[in-house]
Amino acid sequence: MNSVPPNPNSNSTAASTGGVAGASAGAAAAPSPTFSPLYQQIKALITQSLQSGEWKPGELIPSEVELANRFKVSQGTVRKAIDELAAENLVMRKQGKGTFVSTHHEARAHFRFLRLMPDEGVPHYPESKFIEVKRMRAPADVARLLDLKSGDAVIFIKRVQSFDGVPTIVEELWLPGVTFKGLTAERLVEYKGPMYGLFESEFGTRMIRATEKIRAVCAGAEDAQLLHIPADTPLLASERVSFTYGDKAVELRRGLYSTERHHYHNELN
Amino acid sequence: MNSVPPNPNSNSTAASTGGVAGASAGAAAAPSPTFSPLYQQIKALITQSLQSGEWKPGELIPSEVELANRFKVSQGTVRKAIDELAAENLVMRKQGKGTFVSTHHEARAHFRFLRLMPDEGVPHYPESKFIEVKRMRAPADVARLLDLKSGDAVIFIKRVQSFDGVPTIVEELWLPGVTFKGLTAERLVEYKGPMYGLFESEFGTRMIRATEKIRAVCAGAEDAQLLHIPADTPLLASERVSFTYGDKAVELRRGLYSTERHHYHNELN
DNA sequence: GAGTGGTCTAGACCACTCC
DNA sequence: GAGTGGTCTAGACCACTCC
Repeated sequence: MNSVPPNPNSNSTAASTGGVAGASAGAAAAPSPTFSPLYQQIKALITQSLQSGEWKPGELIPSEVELANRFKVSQGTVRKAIDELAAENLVMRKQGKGTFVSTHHEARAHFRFLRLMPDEGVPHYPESKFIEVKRMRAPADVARLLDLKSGDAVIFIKRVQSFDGVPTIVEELWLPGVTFKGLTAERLVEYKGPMYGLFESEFGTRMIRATEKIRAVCAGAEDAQLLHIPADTPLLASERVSFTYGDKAVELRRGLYSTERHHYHNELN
Repeated sequence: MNSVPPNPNSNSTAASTGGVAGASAGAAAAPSPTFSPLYQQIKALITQSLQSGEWKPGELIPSEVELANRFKVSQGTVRKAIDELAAENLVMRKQGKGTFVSTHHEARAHFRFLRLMPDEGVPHYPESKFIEVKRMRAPADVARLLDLKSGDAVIFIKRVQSFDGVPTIVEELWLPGVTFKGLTAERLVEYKGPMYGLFESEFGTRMIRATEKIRAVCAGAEDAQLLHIPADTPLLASERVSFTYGDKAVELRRGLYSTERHHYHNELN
């Protein structure tokens, strides 16, 4: 419980002394060129526990004092580690209650990755209609973006999402077959709520960040039909790659967004 | 030098005791419903100095130790205040050198607000060609977004931006006439570098954040001509409102982006 | 060597939650 | 009242920059 687990950095004073980690305790050590502060090492250890599922999404993690005892560092050092994890949305702090593992089963998480907002009214989550779910071999471009080999097994999903009954998004997804083994159309259809919640609960894969590229395109005949709009209507085309722990790409999503009554919202800081 | 300036919060222990601010020094004070921690008050004071121009963009601000002495708080409290200012890109810390006021005259600042990236090659800043610069009365929609009254004086700018000689962006800007009094076409044309650098240096107005709404549209005849593309080509339409200190809206910018060889890039965290 | 921000500790007390 | 995260202090030492 209070031993320091395998440590990614070799210059950990906590690990090397195995005890109270005065910053100067191991002062003889060379000012290593790969210096990594103690709180970064603690952060990595906590991240490992998150990734391994020691603490599951939605659960309370040990208190700062408890973690400080476990890792033999001060509470301040644990705080600084957790500060960064909270800034990255991996955990959520609640004063008086504790620190919780973030989860996609939660209202506030639903719009972290979906930035399409209604022009009028409050945002709400769309309903999904699945058009196609199948296993296939990864085309070259998909394989490249998901860090797979061309021809590796992937799961392909096509769906339409509607707000208030108005079809607004046509989306194609590719998922690595190995990671999402056992994902079926039935499971997708019966599951209510955001897909990332399903991935998190049933496949132990939590999306933690994504990159997105956006263009303008004209609707093709098939997509226009699915969205109930004239062909050649301009649409936003988003290509999004989502990553889980360790910067591993685990989803490619290509979406077409109708911006008749919605817009893509962004904050620039 | 070491007196505490007017304070936005009434429960400042630093202000009320006028001296060493032990968190418990004024312990008799009610657990006020508008509690604001000391570091937030210090942050507000530093922000005031930034806004007033006491420290100008690009300049070094006083060291943490000096600020701690000035405000009669510990260095740790100043650090926490500056941490947040750095996270908001208002200042930049450089270890061993000090903390500098952020400026738009700087490579890294150029792409904070312009998210259009080339599909191939490294990002670089576009050249501008000004189509029109005039003073006018604010239309209702512009007035609303800039927090002006309909008919108030605004400066209108229309320009085309090109990457490697390829026209890619058509942009219309509206600026409050009062804030940007004296801005002329000549000054814009002769100024090399990003417009926000000019605004910062010549008008004392620094853009610190923006909100953006993006849609897909079809190019009209006039815009198609400016961008050397066929009419009805799909384009990204961005509407951006930029804010300076105090969340004051000081620019409305409507841009049309060709996404033939570029894409809008976003990171979702 | 002097000055800067960066890390780390130990200890005190606060606001908030739950009982 | 006990437990949690949140704030604040004072002091030590570190990495880095500039001279």
